[in-house]
Amino acid sequence: MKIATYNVNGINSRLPVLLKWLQNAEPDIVCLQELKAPQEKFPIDEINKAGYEAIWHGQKQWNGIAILSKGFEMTEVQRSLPGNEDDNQSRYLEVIIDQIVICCLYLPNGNPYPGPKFDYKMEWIKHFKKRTKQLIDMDLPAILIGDFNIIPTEKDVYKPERWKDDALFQPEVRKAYSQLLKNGWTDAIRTLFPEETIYTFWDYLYKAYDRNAGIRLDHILLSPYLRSQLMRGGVDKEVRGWPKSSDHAPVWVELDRK
Amino acid sequence: MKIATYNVNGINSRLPVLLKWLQNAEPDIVCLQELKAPQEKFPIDEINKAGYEAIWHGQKQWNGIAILSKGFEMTEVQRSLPGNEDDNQSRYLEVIIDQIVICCLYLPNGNPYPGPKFDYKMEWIKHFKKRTKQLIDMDLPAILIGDFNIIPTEKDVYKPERWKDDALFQPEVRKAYSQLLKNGWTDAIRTLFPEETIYTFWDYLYKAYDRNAGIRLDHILLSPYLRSQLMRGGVDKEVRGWPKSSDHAPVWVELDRK
DNA sequence: GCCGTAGTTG
DNA sequence: CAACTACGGC
Repeated sequence: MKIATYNVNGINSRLPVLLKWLQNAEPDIVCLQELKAPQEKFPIDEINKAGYEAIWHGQKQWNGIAILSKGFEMTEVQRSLPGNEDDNQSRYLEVIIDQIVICCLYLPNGNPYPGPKFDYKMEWIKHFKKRTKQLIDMDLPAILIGDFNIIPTEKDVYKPERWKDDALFQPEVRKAYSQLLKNGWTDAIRTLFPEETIYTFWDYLYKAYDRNAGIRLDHILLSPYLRSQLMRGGVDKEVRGWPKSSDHAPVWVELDRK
Repeated sequence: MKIATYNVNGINSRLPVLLKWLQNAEPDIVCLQELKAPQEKFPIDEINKAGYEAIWHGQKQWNGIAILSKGFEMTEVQRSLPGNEDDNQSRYLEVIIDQIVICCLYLPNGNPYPGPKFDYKMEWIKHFKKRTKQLIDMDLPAILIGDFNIIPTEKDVYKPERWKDDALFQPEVRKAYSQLLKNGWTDAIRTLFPEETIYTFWDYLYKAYDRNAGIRLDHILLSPYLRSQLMRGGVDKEVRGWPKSSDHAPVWVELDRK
């Protein structure tokens, strides 16, 4: 089973690129972030035509997440972070597919640091950690997947010193990420490629992609039960070079579900 | 030699449509109006890639004209209407190609009538007529080509009575046009098709194109010397039906230059 | 740079 | 209906 995440930066502007990538990559499950479209403007007809069912949670101008599935039945569990239901930003969607709890997230960016947006990020992380703790405690097969807006380590950024004041690279944010790993979650991509330079985001500005001036923000974390099923994974980096692409690239893993 | 005019209504928004049309129609010379782009945002690289050289006169938000040439050398003569150089609107460009003086124009719309914008239109026409008179007096091979924003006769509009109060159809404007013909200029399209209903513009609103509720605004006028060289001509009406099209269609003639 | 939003013009 | 100006967000 191939599971992917892709921050599309506008589902409707990105539709041709998304459909082309779906056809090439043939993922079974896809978690999307930054739809930037209200609920009623999600292009469900074209997604269906490509062979995917979808559950999505849109929002007028920003945020918005979706989960696509080809051939696997989906059951919606949550459309906001439990304990954070009064959050008016669409950033969390949880479904069960093939007995796996799939948590699609678009964690707040938090810039500028410091400030109220960063405080909101830390508050969101607090609720998120509570949820991930529950999933671990219940020994469920689960995946945390999406745009974490966290650069985990200095390996995951082209010039660490330039990101010292950025909300994506603050020690308390990176600590929250490393605690997830300590609690039993496995960073699938880093596990498969322990030493490689791997980025998932390149800014639109300053020809960042041409210079490979990227950062790693999009992650796939596996619960202990699923770790042994991890077969392959990667970043579809070339997609970032296509015309009219998102500033993120798709990230994927293949699990051996037997 | 095939010479065309096309009011693109935004050169950068129209680029895919323009390139597709250039490839299909293969004109040698193209006069463009309503670039709606400043000088530095003209997409010269893509135009070059399509095989055309270009001279253009951009303007920040409105107006803007260009002349493209494939395989014929161009010499710029004027980039504003002589006698009207302090006009700050980019509406006139004159070049010599293959010994023909080509006058690309985007005549002011003039709405609402009456008012200062209509006065500006009449003032512009006054300067324009002076220039056309000079060209006739000098017996030069010349073409007046572009968006005249003039509906010449009742034949050239789907419902004349609805345009009685419009600046495009005022008697004094139509008179200026008929005087050009009297002075020796030949309306190429009307000469080729004396009785047909021919439109070059259909409003974006109210499904005007589907209803063929159009008007004829884009004209190609030949000096006496060139009249005998007129072989063919037409309106590429289907282009108006393409996705993301301009509200105008391209108009073209073929001259036998021997 | 490239998304979206709203308002203005034709 | 589809250009434009702006602005906010990342």
